Amino acid sequence: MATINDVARRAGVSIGTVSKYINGIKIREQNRVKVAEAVEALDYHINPYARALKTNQTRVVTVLLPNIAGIYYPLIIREIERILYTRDYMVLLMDTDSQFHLEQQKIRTLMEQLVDGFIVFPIDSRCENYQVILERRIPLCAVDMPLPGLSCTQILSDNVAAARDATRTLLGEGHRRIALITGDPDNTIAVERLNGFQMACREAGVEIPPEYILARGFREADGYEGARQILSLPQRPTALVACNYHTTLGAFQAIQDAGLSLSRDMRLVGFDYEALPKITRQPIGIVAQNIPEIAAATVRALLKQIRDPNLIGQAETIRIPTRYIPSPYSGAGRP
Amino acid sequence: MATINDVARRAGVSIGTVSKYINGIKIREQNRVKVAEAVEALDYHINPYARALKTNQTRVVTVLLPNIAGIYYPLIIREIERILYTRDYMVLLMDTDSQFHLEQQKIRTLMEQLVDGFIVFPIDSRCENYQVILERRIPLCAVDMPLPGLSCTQILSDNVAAARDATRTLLGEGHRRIALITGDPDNTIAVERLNGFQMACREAGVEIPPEYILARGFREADGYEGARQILSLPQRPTALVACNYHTTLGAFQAIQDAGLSLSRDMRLVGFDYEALPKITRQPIGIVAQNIPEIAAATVRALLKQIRDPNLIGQAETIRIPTRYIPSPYSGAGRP
DNA sequence: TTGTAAGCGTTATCAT
DNA sequence: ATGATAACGCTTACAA
Repeated sequence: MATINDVARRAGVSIGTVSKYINGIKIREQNRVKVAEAVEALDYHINPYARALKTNQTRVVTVLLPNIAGIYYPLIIREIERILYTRDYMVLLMDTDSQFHLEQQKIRTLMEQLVDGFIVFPIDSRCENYQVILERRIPLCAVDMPLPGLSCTQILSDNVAAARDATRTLLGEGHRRIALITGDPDNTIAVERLNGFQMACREAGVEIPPEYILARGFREADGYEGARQILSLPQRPTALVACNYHTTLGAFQAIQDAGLSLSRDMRLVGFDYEALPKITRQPIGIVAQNIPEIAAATVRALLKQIRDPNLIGQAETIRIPTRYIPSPYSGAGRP
Repeated sequence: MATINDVARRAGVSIGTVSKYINGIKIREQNRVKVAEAVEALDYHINPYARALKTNQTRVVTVLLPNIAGIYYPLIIREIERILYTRDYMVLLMDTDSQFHLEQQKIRTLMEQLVDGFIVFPIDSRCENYQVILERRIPLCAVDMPLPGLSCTQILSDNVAAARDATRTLLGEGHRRIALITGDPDNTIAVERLNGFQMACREAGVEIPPEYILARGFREADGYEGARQILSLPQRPTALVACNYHTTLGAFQAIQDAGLSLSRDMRLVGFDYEALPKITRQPIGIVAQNIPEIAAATVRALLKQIRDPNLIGQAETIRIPTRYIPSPYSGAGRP
């Protein structure tokens, strides 16, 4: 592997000059030509490890997430990687398997000037692991899950508006008995979506009985059991909102298993699982997060911190609007 | 950030001794205690860049894949990352967006002793990009897509057996008119699966008319159009095998759109999309790849090359058996 | 077993 | 503008 020394020798200049050339600092035209030739001829590439040792800049960003096999993470990490690559950064992937301690351990591993920044998708709203990053003055963006206790850049979907608008759509279709399945009250996303739902109902003057609101959890089983319970209520709702991917899937199956028709008996609005209506050929409305925007905002915010370390640890929340995708069979399911 | 020097000073030993301690070489017990104390007290962590500069070992592995948002990649990369982490390696993720030139470019970026090895999921069967890796004597495992032209470790599902066994199942259920949708003949996976299909038919003495075999492409549209075409044949088959995730989805939709019942009119066997039967509540058989095994074999093979560079570039093909998941409503759809 | 010192490939300082 | 040289933090002979 050719080094800067080889290049300098071949070009007949000093390594200092070559270094300047590499780093875009002006050198005499006649030297520039010679160095360029040598670089080309020797197929010289900089050694990022030597550079990192000297500069403490690695051009590597770690992305930490609970489960790369989720519905949402692959899409967003794909965007993040793509954008970062255009800015000459690479992505180190760490799956935390939704385990607090594994996350803690992996952060420790990476921390010692290994990376120029962290992009984290929190497991829950605990902040200790991330606090450590900030204490070391390492750039950090937290995405997806609101962390009220953490002073850093947070890129979040506008969950309140998302749930509010979806609910408004249902109300606009004439539904008055609408149920909601969301995560437990510890989950900040779940709470925001619940708030949006209630906001829409309140502003429409529609009273939702407490048994229509299930805030138990975000897993598929929660969606399935929740929907089953709601469907067996004496006064059954005419529409159901499920507030994440897993509960949407669970609720969908419970409705099917109950033998109800999604066009006639029970309108379903879900989150995140854009392909579900298409795959199942069923009329389901979906709230989709704006993944390209989230990725772009995240990278932008992180690079800003890398450029200006004073920004590290400054609280800033960026809300990205979601998109409501009406069911392809819209109009169906009016009560 | 504490360095090896700080530790040495605090422990009252030389940096050589500290280095030995770090690298698990025996030092005098009384020094071991002192060094351990200093490491702990100073929260010392090794600087991987300094180490890499010296040793040319980075403990980073690059995973290159066509699209992290596919059905298969997130699952397998999750496993790979998990296993590599237990062996003290990190994963650098590069999405090639199925573009040959982007792949080429990203490989170049990484090559200069940046990583200890490559795990690639090829876009197609072109080998030039990977050849370059081998020329530099960098460990390489190619996964998923057979590359007949490349002499390296290849970890592949046993595609012939997979298609053969799935077809046998259909034959065993009494089907005699079975159609196949697979990728185009340039795609080595498609060809292997076609071979398995034909093998099963041949050994059962079942003649398959040429119009039952569509080898046009692996995209969803290919599955949809292919199935439509097959369904409109004068002599319609009673079963259909779709040879990857996308065509399975497409075929499923074409069958639905044709108003045919998957339990009565047309048996469907697909690949990879394990959740499809569950999500759709339809009787679909699925050939599932053994992702944990593939990941484990891949990591094992890569680490072997890292340990013994003589193995780099040696041809070795490891075949991982697939699993056939019968449709949950099995028995249905007998012709 | 330990300490010393050279060197990995850069960047950055400082004369020139 | 350029060249010589001293770090950066580590590993590894080699000497003690």
